[in-house]
Amino acid sequence: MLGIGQVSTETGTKVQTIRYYEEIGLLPEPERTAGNQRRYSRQQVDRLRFIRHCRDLGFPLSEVRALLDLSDDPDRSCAHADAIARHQLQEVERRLASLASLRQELCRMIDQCAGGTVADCRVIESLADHAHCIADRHTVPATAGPATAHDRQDAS
Amino acid sequence: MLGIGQVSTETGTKVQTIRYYEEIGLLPEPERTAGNQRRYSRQQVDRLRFIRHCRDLGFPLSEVRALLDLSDDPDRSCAHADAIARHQLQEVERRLASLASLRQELCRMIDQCAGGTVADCRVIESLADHAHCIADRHTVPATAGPATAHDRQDAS
DNA sequence: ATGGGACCTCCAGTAACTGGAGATTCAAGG
DNA sequence: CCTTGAATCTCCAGTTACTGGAGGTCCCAT
Repeated sequence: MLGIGQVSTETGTKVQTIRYYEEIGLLPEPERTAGNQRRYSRQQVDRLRFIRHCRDLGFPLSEVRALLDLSDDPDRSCAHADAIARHQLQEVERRLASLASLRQELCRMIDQCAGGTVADCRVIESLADHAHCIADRHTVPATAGPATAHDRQDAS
Repeated sequence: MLGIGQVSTETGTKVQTIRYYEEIGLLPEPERTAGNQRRYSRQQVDRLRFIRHCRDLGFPLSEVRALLDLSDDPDRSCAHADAIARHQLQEVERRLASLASLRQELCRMIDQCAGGTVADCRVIESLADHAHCIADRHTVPATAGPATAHDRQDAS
């Protein structure tokens, strides 16, 4: 049985995050010592490792949850797990494509920067003007509603 | 002068988001009608367009703010703007590399799925075991602290 | 027995929005 | 001029996936 600190260093997960996963029901409540401290079994550590790996692969927690439910019931068909993985692969490919076009545009912007004053800086100018965009995704939809948060990615 | 709804459809930005940008000081407070409704000038719409374009390119709002400050003062050197763009490019390339390795791993997982029950599904198995990982970034740091949120990306 | 690190709970905050309630205003049709 | 319905207003709560801190308790080695 491991303390939460050990589990944290072993899985590369912050202590708070482990407690958070417990709170939202991804991890079962662990045993406690007489003094109310969490003690984790190997099995629970593995489960956490599973979650972390999924997260590293970009799965949202909702899908991690689905995968966990699946693996809790090993007699069911794995078609669903496969579908989730395929969906995630699609997502990843979508992002790859979009990032590649961003990269192009950023490169172009930087190449054109003359190093003078902001007044004639192409970086700023490029950013000010959508018309220079390469990628379709940057064009403003005329008829449809505004882009959803889903259409963009998070920068961090 | 345009109402907030026109600005919204023209820039592909939700009405609430426009108000949000105003609230956090990215957009100046617009004029109001006698009845307290916002009226935007062309200049303000352009500023919003700039912000949106930056966001589309993956710049976080903090960097958008820096860029805006820069472009508000056109006599300064553009070195800073250039640096921000280069930083963003680095980020994009980091993500590209990481996504490419995710893609590989997901493909491998899916290829190995036999279509049987969960018990012998390679998707689940792969996710359960870090040891199969291709990419270094999935290895757990033994000495260092846990990965920061920055190290991962948001799935949506 | 004691000191200091690890642990506890609870709460607030982060980014970047999004959604809704309930009230008001604008613009077009009658 | 009046009505009606869409657009807008403010305010507040919620989202995702955590992160950080305050203030207090516990465990273990010396």
